[in-house]
Amino acid sequence: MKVEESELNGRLERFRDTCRKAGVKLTQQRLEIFREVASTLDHPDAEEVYRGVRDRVPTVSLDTVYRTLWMLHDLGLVSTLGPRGGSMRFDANGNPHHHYVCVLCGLVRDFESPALSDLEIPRGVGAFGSVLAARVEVRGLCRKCAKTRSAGRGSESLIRPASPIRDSR
Amino acid sequence: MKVEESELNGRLERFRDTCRKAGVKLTQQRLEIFREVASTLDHPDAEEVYRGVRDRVPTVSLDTVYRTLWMLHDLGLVSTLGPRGGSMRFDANGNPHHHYVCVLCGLVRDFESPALSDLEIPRGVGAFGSVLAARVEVRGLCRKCAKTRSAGRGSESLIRPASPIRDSR
DNA sequence: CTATTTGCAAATAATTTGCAGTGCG
DNA sequence: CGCACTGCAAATTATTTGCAAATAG
Repeated sequence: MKVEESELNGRLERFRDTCRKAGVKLTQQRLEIFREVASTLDHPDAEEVYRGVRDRVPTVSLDTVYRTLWMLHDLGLVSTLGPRGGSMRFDANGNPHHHYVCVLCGLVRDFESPALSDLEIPRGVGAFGSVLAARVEVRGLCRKCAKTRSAGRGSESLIRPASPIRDSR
Repeated sequence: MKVEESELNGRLERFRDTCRKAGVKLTQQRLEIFREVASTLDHPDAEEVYRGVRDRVPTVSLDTVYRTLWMLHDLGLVSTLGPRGGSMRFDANGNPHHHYVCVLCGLVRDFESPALSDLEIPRGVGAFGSVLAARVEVRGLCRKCAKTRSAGRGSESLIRPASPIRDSR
C-alpha cells in the first residue's frame, strides 16, 4: 500500500533536512533506501527494501541497506517493529500511532487514536522506571487470511492468546 | 526476580495437566525447562533458560530448550516477546497483562490494569480484520539504567521516540 | 515394547564487520 | 581532495534440522 504523495514528500523533505543537519552525506543509495521505506504503508524488512531499491539502484548491496536503515533509525527517521517472522521491520511513520498485526501473515497496519494515545498508565508502573512512550499492539486475523482460512475449514488451533507469529519458513 | 511459590505451583500444575491432556510425554528436561521460565518474572531467552536448566540437568542441549519452548508455546503455556536485542524471549505469565520495557537494557516487567485491558479499540481497526487481543507496551528507562546513566552525564541521544533496543553486543 | 523425545553436529537465516576502492561536500 | 560511504566476502549470532540412541507411558 502506497503512502500519499504529499505525505511522502514531507518525509523526504525531513530526510534531507535531518541528514544535512546531522552532517551525513546524501548519497543516491541512502535516498532510495529511505524512499523505499517511506513510500509504503507496509513495514518492510531489510530484504524487501533491498529488492525494491535494486530496481532503481542495481548495484546496492544488502549490507548497505542494513547500515542505512539503522542509520535512519539513529537519526530518528524510522522506528523498528520487533521481527514478526524472522526479520526486523522498519517503519517510517513519524506520527504517534499504534499497530494492527495479523497473527497469521504478519501484515501490519498503523492506526491513530487520540483515546489510545492518551492512555492512563497505572501509577504502579512508575516503580519500574521512567515512562517515555506507550504503544498499543492489536492482534487479529486480517481480511485476507480470514478468507483463505475459512475456505479450508473452521477454526483450528489459531486463537492462541497473545502469541506472535511462529511462521512456516 | 522470583515468582511467588503459590503462583509457581499453579503454573506447574497447569503444565502437567496440559501435557497429559495433549498426550505429550512428561520428561525431566521439559519439566525443568518449563520450571525455569515459569519461576522468574524476567522473560528469558532460550540461552538464558539453557544456562539455568543446565545446573539441574547437566546434559540438556540448547536445541531441546528451543524445541521445548516452542512446544510450550504451541500448547498455550508460554507466549513470546519480540526479540529486544537479538533473541526471542519467553513469557509464562498466563494472565492478561501488559509490558514495561527498558529501552536501554531490555528489562521487561509485567503489569496488569483493568483499564488498559478493556481498551476501546477504534472502530476503524475493524477494517483491517478481526481483533483477537490488544496489548500495551510501555517504554522507558528502568531504575537501574537511569542511575547508571546519570552517573555519566546528562541525557544523550536517548529519547528516540518509540524505538526498540538496538543493543551493543 | 515402541513411538516420542533427546543430544549431537551440521545446516540455515538474519545481520554484522573488515577492508580496499569510490564519490560527496 | 579527503574522509565518509560503499560493495564485497567472510564472520557472527540465533535458530532449526536430520539422525541414531535413549526413554516415558
